[in-house]
Amino acid sequence: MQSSHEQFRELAWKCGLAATHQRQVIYEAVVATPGHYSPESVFAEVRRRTPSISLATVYKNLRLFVAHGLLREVSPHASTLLVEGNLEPHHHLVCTRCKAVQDVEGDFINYKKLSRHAPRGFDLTQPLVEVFGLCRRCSAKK
Amino acid sequence: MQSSHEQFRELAWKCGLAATHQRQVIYEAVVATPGHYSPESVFAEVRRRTPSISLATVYKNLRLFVAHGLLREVSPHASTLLVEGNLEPHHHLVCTRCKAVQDVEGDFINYKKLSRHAPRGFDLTQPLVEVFGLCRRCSAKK
DNA sequence: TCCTGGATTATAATCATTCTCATCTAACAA
DNA sequence: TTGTTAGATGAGAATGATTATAATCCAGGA
Repeated sequence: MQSSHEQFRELAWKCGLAATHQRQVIYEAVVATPGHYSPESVFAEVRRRTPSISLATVYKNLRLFVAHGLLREVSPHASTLLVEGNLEPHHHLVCTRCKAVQDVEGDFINYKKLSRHAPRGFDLTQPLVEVFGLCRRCSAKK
Repeated sequence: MQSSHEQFRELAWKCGLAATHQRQVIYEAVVATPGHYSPESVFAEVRRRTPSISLATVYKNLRLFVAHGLLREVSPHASTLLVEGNLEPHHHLVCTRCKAVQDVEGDFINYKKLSRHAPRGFDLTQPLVEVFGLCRRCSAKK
């Protein structure tokens, strides 16, 4: 088995990106544990290993990784950036009130119907779907 | 037929909101023409009728109208607020690249399957769904 | 008409994010 | 191993959308 170090260097090389120490720890902070991470939370984590790192570097590289497909952006237009390491196709449930995002499995989209209604030219290969509702906590609060 | 003036006063009254001149013009600016509007664009429009109005008033009242169901928020977590007057149930197609939002009709969600996969307690009454993809313009650009 | 609480305004403050630019370093060639 | 250089980093300033503040104003009921 490959060390995560080597794994990252290989991925970076494939994208033509320099495999810097900072990039290494940023990447590892996200993929180490499944979940959704904000730049701030990645920054907090990464800082423990590399105290001199700058928040701007975290932002820059998270975006870079997303652009190169190493990470996925949780929601393409959330007001605050969130990334995840889970690259498998899956969708999200979003709470309208508190904006919490959780993964949802299952094949509940009828792609045939959908593409029939989509305007001409809209590219639906690998669509990401977000379903909004109220999470348990917020719907309990009423 | 009711004038839009009277219509608004009645709606405001139902919500227990004072029917001020500013609220009247803000509301009318949004519902006059179907579409998605940002606070800035509403402000620009409203200013022509009421030059003394403040941008903060526009923000506050758009949020207030959304909270009371007079308007709908286009996307619950877009980076920049967008409102629409179309209260009919419908979903949205969002371009991952340029963030443009357009309406999409059609019944392409299998609610039964969806609720089977949703976590216990997640409230899916009247879900809003956003499907992400690439709009024609952006997918042409490659 | 007068009161009162909510509404409005202008401006300051906030917050996430991006930019700037001086400095540093990974990658490659010698 | 060393030198070169394009690209990466760090610190802090800048940005832009949104929200808070506090003084003033006004809609609606007495």
